[in-house]
Amino acid sequence: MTTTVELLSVRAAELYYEENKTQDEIGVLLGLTRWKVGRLLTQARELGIVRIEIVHPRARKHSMERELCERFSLVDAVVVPSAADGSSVADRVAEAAADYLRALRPPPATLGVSWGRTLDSIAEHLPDGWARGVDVVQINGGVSLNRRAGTAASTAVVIARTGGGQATLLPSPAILEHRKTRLAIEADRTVAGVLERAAGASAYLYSAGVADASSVLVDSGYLSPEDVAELVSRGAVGDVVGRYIDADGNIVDNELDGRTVGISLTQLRSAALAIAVISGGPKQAIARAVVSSSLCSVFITDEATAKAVLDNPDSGTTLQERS
Amino acid sequence: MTTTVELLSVRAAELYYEENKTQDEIGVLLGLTRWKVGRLLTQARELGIVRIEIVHPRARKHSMERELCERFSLVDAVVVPSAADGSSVADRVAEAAADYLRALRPPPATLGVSWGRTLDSIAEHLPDGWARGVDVVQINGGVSLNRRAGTAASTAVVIARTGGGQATLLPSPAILEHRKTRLAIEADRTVAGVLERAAGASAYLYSAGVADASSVLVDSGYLSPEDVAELVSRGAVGDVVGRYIDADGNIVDNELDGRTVGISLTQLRSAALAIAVISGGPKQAIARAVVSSSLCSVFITDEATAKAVLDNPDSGTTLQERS
DNA sequence: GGGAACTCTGCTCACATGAGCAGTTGGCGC
DNA sequence: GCGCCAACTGCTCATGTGAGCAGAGTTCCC
Repeated sequence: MTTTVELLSVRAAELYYEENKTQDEIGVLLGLTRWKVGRLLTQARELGIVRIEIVHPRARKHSMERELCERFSLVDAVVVPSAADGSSVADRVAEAAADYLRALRPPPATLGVSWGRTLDSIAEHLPDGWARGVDVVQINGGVSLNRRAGTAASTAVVIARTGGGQATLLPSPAILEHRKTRLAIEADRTVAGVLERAAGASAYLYSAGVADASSVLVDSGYLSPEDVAELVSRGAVGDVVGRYIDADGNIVDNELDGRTVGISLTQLRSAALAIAVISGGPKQAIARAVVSSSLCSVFITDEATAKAVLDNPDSGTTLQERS
Repeated sequence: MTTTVELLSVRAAELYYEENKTQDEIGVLLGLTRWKVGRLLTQARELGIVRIEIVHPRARKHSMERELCERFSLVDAVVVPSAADGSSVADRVAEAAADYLRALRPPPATLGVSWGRTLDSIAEHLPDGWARGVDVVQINGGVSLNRRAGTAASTAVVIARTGGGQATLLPSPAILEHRKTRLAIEADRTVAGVLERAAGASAYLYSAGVADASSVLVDSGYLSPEDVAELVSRGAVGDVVGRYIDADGNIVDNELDGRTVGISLTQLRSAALAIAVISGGPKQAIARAVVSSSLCSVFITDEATAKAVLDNPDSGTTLQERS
């Protein structure tokens, strides 16, 4: 049932927010004191009778960001609202990531980046001169074998060029056939040098992939659909810098991981600033895994994904009581 | 493209409405003066970036009400928002009508009412003792032949009883087979007396019916589906107190009208207070006809119907220029 | 290049508003 | 009936806020 006070609240809210009357005028009109009216309005806002919404593609969901930060001990989080209009969510998340990078103070001296569609889109959204002297280094392999090799390289190059620095590419496949080959290539002076630079980066920026046959790692011939199916059956939810993890953030297949070139998850976890940019329906599981296993310190995503991450009741490894 | 000011507006709006910061604080944060922030916020509201909504079944759409009043020279209008939750719109409109009646000052000495599902619902929503001494009189025929005769009578009786007055029923069919019979029955002392009371009512409350085979007039056997189809082919959009009108509010069939018992549309048009309560998708055409042909001075409806009435570009017989 | 028309900016000032507080009312147990 | 607690009411006062105004900056036309 709708109570009398509720009805009064509605009436007052209408007069206040739609008719632009003062609380005083409303008081006279409804036969109440202006303080009573003020209290009714506060109540109306608290009860959700009055809903104030910010409708803009570039708006953000601060309450969710705050909750993400608290629940997962993040340094920062950015949540972009789900599209009211038709604009692509992935695009707006990339834009937000670009904004975030741009606003970093101080800007990272060296930025470690992965590659993929998301990283590409971020690069596109970085305006010329977004920073001065930001060197970029690739943190996982993928050049040459990959259909997207050109893009992978260009992503890093574009970010570096617009950021006024140099790009260092990682001249290695993402996954090798034998562990020994990986050790050998990593021992090579060129590759070793790049990996060292990568390890010393002041910030990391990466996305994550879904564990299914549509993965770029399958697409590029590093893995067969059967390999991925096997990984999934063993609990894999997706990959981060080429390494497949389960819902708890653990490496699913140590043998495979031993053949994968790039910085380790441990390095990522201990980094001062690791920015994960993950959005879109299919990526919710991997997003949850990344965030809840502390693979990132900054999480940039869309509203739906954030909701999925937050709604998971048993997530939040570092859930803290707050007063 | 999203301009810089727009972005600033969004940012300011977020801080103001979501973080509850003062304009002063926002000014410091964004490096602006507090006046600039104030202006950005005003702009954000004007541009619709900030949307303030009142979400409540009993809320009303004042801007539409105002527009209806202006466009159609109404004394008053009530527009109930389309259901956010699942509750019946028809029910909420009836509730609004009941509220309206109750709030009438002074209450009508005699209230002329039609009958039907809508009127019934209104009666149900009137609380006991909603007025003191309101006599009720039926304004159109329908007793006895009608399946709903009992309801028709009870509607009037309930309104009268709860309003602390007497009900006067119109003991006549809605439509007779011959004009002569109608004249004869109207000449009968009882019926004549009731019609006289009806003509002298201080306010009228009625709904309207759709012109199709589902009409209560067909249902009750007054008209055959073929009759209605014929009326529709001649432009009928619905009926008001048993009389079929076209989109311009004119009687469609004078012969039929001559056989219909009850107050005339002319009487309705010249009434000081004629309250039409019309809602629901199929009734949009008849609602438009009623409002645009001045059959009512008060119009109570739902948001969708109001929108349909207002969107019709060539409606508004008395459209006035306002400064 | 000069000037008029315009917008934009920061300000004063009056008004609107919420926090905090004391007095009042209305339950509720004894 | 009596007193206690809790909720509610109306108030003071400090603060937040928008209207209106004058000066600065910009655009545009001759």
